[in-house]
Amino acid sequence: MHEIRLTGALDPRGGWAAAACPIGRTLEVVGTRSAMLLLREAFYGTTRFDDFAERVGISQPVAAARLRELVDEGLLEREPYQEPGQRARMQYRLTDKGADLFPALVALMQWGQRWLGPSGVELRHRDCGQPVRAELRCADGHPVPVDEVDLATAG
Amino acid sequence: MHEIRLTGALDPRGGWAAAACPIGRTLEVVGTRSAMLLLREAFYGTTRFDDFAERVGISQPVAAARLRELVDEGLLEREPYQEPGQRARMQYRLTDKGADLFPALVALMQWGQRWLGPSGVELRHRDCGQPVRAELRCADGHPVPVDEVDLATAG
DNA sequence: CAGGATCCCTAAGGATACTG
DNA sequence: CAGTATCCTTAGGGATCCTG
Repeated sequence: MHEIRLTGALDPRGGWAAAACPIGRTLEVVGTRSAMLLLREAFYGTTRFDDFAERVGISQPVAAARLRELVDEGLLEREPYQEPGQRARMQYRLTDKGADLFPALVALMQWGQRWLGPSGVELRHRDCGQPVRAELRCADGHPVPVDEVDLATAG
Repeated sequence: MHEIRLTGALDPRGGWAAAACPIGRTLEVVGTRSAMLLLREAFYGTTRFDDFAERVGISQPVAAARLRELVDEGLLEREPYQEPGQRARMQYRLTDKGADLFPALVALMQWGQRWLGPSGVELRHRDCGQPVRAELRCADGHPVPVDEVDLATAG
């Protein structure tokens, strides 16, 4: 049993899900492969246009289009910067909104490691050196397995 | 500062990321909008073909193609079942591999709630009634903010 | 109910060439 | 370096009709 449980009068069956579901709306913003991978690169510290395109492995036109969308959506900010003695350049940096997607990327990463084979890299907590994992907890701090989750009306 | 830190000899800049990155490989499997939403429906307890297509809001041909891919990849299993007095039907159920994507979906859902506006539903822990969240913790149980994460070679 | 077949449209993305 | 412009291919997805 891997399903979550639906409670009360709530009934996503019938259609609210398609339009209002926050997963669907999120995927409207970052639902493409290139968008996700560009964000990954941003977490890796990449800031420059050419590096984004090369490291993600996408063409420059695609990188330009996707980066502009991410900037328009407020996940990245584009700003000029200038090192002394150099000419001005552009850099892309994660906003708070963009950085808040990190748990989702970590969750995807750890699923890939577990089910598609190890990749030779891992995330660690700087303070203690232990691996970092994305996990579900309730506000009381209890770990929550899938089958203990209810989907309920908010408020 | 929202970047993670790269340690040691590791240097994803230059190309390992594109091919070996577990995020990229994961997105090869569930990187389409329809795949993600079908999995969401599976977590909601949907099991039948027509319901998947209707609730996700995709056409039947697309639902058929995507479901078959998810079955082929081992995230769903397709099996006939029969209620007494009824004719045989097909159902799709999450495997352990599929169910293990739940933290990723929760992370996407909570990002949508926070940055794109509330949706009127939320996930709660059945035992205590508290909201459920996807968060990053190290193996010692410490919550880990983005800027305390290192990307290191595994092992 | 659970699809398959067919046709069509659009969006994602690559290749190449060019510019401030 | 940081793109834009142009052209092209492919994949995602919708609509309609049909079948066991």
